[in-house]
Amino acid sequence: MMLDIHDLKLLQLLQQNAKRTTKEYAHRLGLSTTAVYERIKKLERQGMVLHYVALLDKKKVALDFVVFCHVRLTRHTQANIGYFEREVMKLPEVMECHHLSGDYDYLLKIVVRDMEAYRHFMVAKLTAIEHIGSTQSSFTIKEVKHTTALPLLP
Amino acid sequence: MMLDIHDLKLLQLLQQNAKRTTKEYAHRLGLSTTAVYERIKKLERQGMVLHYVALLDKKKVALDFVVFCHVRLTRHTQANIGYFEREVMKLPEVMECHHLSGDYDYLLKIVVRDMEAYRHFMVAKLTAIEHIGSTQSSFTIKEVKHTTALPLLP
DNA sequence: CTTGAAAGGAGATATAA
DNA sequence: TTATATCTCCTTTCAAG
Repeated sequence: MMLDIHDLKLLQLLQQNAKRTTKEYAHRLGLSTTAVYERIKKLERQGMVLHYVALLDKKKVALDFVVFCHVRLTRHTQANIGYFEREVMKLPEVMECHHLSGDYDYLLKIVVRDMEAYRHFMVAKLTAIEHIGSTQSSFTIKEVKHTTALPLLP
Repeated sequence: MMLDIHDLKLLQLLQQNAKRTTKEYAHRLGLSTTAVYERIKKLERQGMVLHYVALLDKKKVALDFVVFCHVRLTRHTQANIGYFEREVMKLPEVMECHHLSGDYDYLLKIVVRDMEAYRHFMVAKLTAIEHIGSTQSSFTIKEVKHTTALPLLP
């Protein structure tokens, strides 16, 4: 379960680009392809690597209207919380949902086509969920930075 | 540049799991492997698919302390904005940075090991950036949902 | 950990239907 | 547009140092 420097560098490379050949990773790490192959399989087996995915260009697929929405529930019973979280899970427009400390209860990251689509999402989907007290939306003017790579090597 | 239903389904599959074989995608779409192969190459050439990456388990790599930090700048000159955004880009702990409408200027998603690491990040890195007026941090108690898959098929 | 070998599979391209 | 054939390279496993 312990990660040495080779594992960390390998994970870093896989986070940047998962489509290289084992030979290429081996070259970058200064190890043999067999060794790197075994390391990748080990990291997958251990669940360090969850899965491999394609990342798309939001603009190119016309889904670049990003909204952060703070949500407060009316009452924080176990039942209300469970219900809200299950409903939010079903909404594909909600890419992230975090239960937060502080003033509001949840922070949602929502991606839709445009403002009109957002209005529809809010009215028909989000605020249709029971027990929501209040919401507060902030719109992304510009996505300055966005990475899926965790900071393994500080 | 137009996407038909096959393209959308294919992108959806690639967003979920990019390690399947062309034959498998073809089977799921009801198309031939050659056709799907050409479609994938087309989507890559057009830049719809930015890249392929490994997604890691935050917990397993001990980086599951997630903080959302709102940042306000002192003055919103072009120079200040440019400087702040360039500095934030350099920080690996900042996984996302959004220029927002509303009360605060920026929303940052920061991932570190624990509260102590966050304190160090704030003191030594973030607030070391010039022209930051104020910050307000909210800590993630629980990550309810997190996906990288854009909602292509509503 | 390394090298080397070997089988099978998938990627990539060309050609025919 | 599909299907087929081909070639190459990669993946995957194994043995031995």
